[in-house]
Amino acid sequence: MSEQPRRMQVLQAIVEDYVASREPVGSKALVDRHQLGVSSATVRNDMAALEDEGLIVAPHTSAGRIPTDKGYRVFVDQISEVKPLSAAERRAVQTLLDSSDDLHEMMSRTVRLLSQLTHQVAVLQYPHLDSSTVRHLELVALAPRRVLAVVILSSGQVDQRAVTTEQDVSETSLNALKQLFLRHLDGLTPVQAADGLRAAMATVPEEDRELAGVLAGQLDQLLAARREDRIIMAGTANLARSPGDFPYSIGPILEALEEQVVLLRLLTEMEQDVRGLSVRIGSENSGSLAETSVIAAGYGPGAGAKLGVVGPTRMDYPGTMTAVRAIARYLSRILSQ
Amino acid sequence: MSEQPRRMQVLQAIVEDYVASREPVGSKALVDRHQLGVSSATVRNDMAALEDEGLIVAPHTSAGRIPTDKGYRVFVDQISEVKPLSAAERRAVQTLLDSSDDLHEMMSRTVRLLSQLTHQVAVLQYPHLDSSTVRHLELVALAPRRVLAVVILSSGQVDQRAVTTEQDVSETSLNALKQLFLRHLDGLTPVQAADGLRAAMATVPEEDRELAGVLAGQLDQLLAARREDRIIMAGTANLARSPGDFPYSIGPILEALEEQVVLLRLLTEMEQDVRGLSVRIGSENSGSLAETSVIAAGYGPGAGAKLGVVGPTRMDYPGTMTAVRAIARYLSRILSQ
DNA sequence: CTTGGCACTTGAACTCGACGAGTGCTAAGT
DNA sequence: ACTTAGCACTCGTCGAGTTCAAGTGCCAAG
Repeated sequence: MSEQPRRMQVLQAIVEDYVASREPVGSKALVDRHQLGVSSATVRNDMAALEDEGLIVAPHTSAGRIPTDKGYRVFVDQISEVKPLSAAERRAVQTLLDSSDDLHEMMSRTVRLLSQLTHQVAVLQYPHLDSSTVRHLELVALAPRRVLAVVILSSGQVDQRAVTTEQDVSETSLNALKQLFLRHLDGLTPVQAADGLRAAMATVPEEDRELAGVLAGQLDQLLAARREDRIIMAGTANLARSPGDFPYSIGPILEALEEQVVLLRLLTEMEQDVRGLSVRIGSENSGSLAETSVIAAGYGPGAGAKLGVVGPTRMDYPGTMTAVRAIARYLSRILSQ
Repeated sequence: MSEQPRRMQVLQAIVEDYVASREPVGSKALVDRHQLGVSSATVRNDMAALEDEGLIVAPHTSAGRIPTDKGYRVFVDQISEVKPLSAAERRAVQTLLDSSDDLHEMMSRTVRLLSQLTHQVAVLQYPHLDSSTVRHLELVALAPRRVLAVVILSSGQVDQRAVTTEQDVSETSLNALKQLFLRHLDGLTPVQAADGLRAAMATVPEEDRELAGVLAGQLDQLLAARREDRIIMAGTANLARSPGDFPYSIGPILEALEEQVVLLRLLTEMEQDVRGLSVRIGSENSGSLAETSVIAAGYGPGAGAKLGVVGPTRMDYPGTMTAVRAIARYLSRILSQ
């Protein structure tokens, strides 16, 4: 046993106690509650060293220490294996997530479950299904100058958009265009679809040119930025559970969470480690999320979409990591049928 | 000028000052800031009377008074005319809500706008469009045993559901069934559709009986409980803006808001008065919402769906009522094209 | 390198008293 | 009958002072 191991043990103990008690932890309490085979004075030396390294701080002279963001980071990086879910939790997951025919329903249950398991705010990004292809296209006249375009993808996703046209639209034109577009788009991925649309436009008869142009534009947008890039959320009430966790207000955090764009960028930025998990701690995040930690995992085909939780930096990292990873895996499995 | 009017003036002044300052208001401050033509002693007498009636209370002996829920109620009932929006606000509404092609987009913008105008949590129930009719039906085979059913309504709503079947499904059967169902459903409202489905089932050829049964069941559910009964929300961060407003935690309130069922029932229960508005104050609500006030208005065809805001009982009622009513009217107008 | 001992720091909790905002009541005025 | 001035009284807030104990850092000895 060289010097490093015990120091890490001490750090680990501090993190665990602080997460459990929310109170700065002193050297005495540490030796009482953990079997480090040394006295409090020794621990004090270690703590002084840890403080020099910037892993813990004392809020004031006569109080114990609390971990810094950097301290949590080291703690998290130390975690070598992610424990599996408990049997009871696994049962809960299976009961709640099995037998759901509807994608939205499924997603909604998943995010609620994750929030309950972790007691944190859970976020879930709709899956990127880039490998899905256009399966069907429907153009419906809602009103003389209003057309609804619906695209159905092989993944089971359905996206729609309403278009207002300059001139009245005849059922005949609409049908012709539908067949024409569909011929050029069928089986293409959303990425390829832009080319398909261009090819289709070339063959449009003169009289439908204008309508086709408008429709093609909307279809292009529809396929490019699909509704998938949405985030759903559950358990925001957990932010308010322990008022001490967010000394200022939780207002800015709620705002940031409602601002889906920000959250989306954050999730996409986060790179997963070998365990398929990514953890961002406190000040590693920018803006209003700088006092929160985010634990996320990719799921689904290519692990392109993310799910995860947002909570206070003072968080049960091992347990939360377990839950996030488990849900991500389970969801992946279900999505691949 | 009989006795009643001034007492009401005093109540009104108390509510206004308290809403503005969040501090108990005393007799002295009242005569300073409002032109009641009387002395503080007289006001004190009125206040004592108001307290006897249970409209205001003193948090402690040597503090001013604050309105009770009952006091707010009387105050709100006194409001005879709802002011229109300011010019600037009206401009903002028009800029933000015009030219939106997509229903979801529209709803989402509306709810955010309402939240910004009122500085409260805004909630918006998707419109009941019972008069809309089935416009199109699409059955797509996603996998050998997985079929996606998509229903397009004349209102532009699109609903979908995936179905897992016992046996492999052939494209031919699917096409036949689609035509068959569509023939029986086209032009029907969701309510009538149940009958249509039954009629359709009668004509299904023997070999497709089973598949048709499964599909019909799902379609029935799909049409019965459509995605419309959903609520979207914006501005939850406003709950945290003034910590004093919710002495306990805002946790339970966030929970209640996430529990869409509760919120939905509340909204449907609320009956609108002559002005098209309904106001529920504090303890008039049950459960966790007992310390909040809700202001709602119906909108859309038949004013069947509701939108509104949820905030602290200490709220700018006149202003919020103005905004809610304006948004409801504006949205109604747009929805009717 | 560990440990016991010890002086020192410092926030939390409590008490105490002065202060002041606000009331209710009474008696006089209109 | 209502309004008003005056006044005694109540209580919560604020600040100062004090005690208490947790926890530290350091030193000298093992």
